[in-house]
Amino acid sequence: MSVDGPRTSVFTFQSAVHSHHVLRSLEELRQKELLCDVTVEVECRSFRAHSSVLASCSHYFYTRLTNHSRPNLTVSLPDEVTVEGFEPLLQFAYTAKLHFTKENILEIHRCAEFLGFQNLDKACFEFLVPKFSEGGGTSKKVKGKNKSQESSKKSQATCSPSDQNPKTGEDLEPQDAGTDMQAASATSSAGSPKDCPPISSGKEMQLDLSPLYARSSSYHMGDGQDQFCLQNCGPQLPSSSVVAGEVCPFLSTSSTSDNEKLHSVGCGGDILAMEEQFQKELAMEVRCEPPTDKDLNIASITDGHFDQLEGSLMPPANCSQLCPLNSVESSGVLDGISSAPDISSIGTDDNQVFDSNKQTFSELSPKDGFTERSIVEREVAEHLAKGFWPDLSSTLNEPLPLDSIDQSSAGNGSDFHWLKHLDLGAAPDDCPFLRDLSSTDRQTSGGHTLSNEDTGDSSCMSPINSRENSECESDGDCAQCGSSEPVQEVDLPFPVEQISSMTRRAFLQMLKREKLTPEQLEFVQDVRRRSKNRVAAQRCRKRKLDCIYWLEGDIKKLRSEKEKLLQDRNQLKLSLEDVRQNLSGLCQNLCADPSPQSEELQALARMEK
DNA sequence: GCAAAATGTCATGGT
DNA sequence: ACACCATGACATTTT
Repeated sequence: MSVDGPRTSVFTFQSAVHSHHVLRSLEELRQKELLCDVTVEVECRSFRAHSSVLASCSHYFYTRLTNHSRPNLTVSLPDEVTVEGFEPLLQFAYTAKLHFTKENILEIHRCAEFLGFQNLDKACFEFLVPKFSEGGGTSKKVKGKNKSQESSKKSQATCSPSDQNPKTGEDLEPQDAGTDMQAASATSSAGSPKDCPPISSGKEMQLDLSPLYARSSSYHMGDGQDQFCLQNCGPQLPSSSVVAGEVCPFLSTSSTSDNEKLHSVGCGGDILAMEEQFQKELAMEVRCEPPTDKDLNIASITDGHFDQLEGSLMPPANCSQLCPLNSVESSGVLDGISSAPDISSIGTDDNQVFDSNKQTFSELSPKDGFTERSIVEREVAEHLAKGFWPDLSSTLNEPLPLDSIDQSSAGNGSDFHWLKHLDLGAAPDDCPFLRDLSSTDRQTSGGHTLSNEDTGDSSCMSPINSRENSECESDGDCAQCGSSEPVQEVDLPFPVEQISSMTRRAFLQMLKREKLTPEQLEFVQDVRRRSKNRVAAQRCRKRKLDCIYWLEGDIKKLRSEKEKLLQDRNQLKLSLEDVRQNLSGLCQNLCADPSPQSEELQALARMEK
């Protein structure tokens, strides 16, 4: 009988910054023309680069460069490739960011196709190109849902990530299949009129496929150009770090070199910023702290960019919720903190976190009027965001924000309705920006900023809270509100959303405190159960879809492998046939050849005998 | 009005 | 024992 030895746990540390750091270093090397071993000649210009980078990004370069081993190779590209199209692609290869304008997107697309640029999948161009070509003039009001917008969203929503990445889907690991893609928004449309102009030549967009740790320097673009860069909070981020600043992608920008000024790395910041831009509310970013003069200076200096101080990144609570490592362990605590009305009874240390949230949310709330933005721009931004969170797709299942968004958007045509399609909920960690946005949205739609108590949770403003407010209630039509029916019967002293959002502990405390009637108690427990189950069902469905998606990817991979193997087999067959023919030919020659040599050999053999 | 998709709810089993 | 979660099945709503 053998006794098992002590179990050995194997841990893996995966650096979230490493790949980006490498890429950044390569870009620096390229700019300094250090270690560049290839010169690419396009039209009349030459570009120094690293063959390994080119080869790893482009099929074309791969085939051309891997066959040569000599240093300082010069590759002259054919006329099909232009500087206009190649330069952004080269930059993309080194920065994972693609700068493009309406004018050059086609050219870039063409060159990318020609060069076989990976990671710039069809999804990017298939959406962008037609959008820009068709939608250039479709500057429509964004308020209210219009059909085309809806159908566009629908198509995006139904478009599986695998569909989006037909090109790279075979090569990319699932988590790569777009989660890195980011679209960021920049400001600069301060003066945009209500009818936003179509994306014009002056507006440059930026696809960012880099990891989160973008340097602010990389965002300095042409003057007056709009950038769309949506930093993501991708689920692919490693979860092994311990320090919050490291774990949380939103906080880890401290590792970047430009400490003074940071791009708002958190997706929250960018999306929010984007939204703010949509609303011409761009003065300052989401902040946990009141902006200092310095901040303001930065903001003004970097007009057109979203720069953000480190300290103004997403509040820790949100980040913790987001961070994979923390999501499970701490979500409860955070949940309780954020949702319990009597926060002090749960944990004092975290009050600050909560306050930060409060401040964030209140500051997020748009003040007044909305500014419409070009539908094309919105759709592009939406598409980018959507496409780049393939793994985060059912977000809105987080009970509160979700419902809130749904309700508010459905109810009053909120400008944020398009964010419904940024689906994060099923992911283990939800993206704070949606919470923020939903919160913002709700606040906006609600027409007031929530009180501290109400904002205990980012979304605990219950549309069906019998005390507080209720459009639903007043409408008498609460079909959309989950757990709607009994609301009119049961008067609760707290927002209904809290029931499902708070931790069990907080929930029990609240029940104790509120001394509910049996009727209320039953209702509350029922609501909680159903809400939890609703979320669970959403997660379950999301998992199913994910599973299908991954399996489809596997099928694609296997098919391509099979094709490759078949090709190899055919090739081998052909070469085998050749060898056979050569061999038989040789044999025939040998037998039929009365050459002197063979005669001599025969004679020699006779003599020996 | 119908069909399909999406979503909510319940029941059940596992942890 | 209880709560929570996952999931299949069914109902309802939305598209």
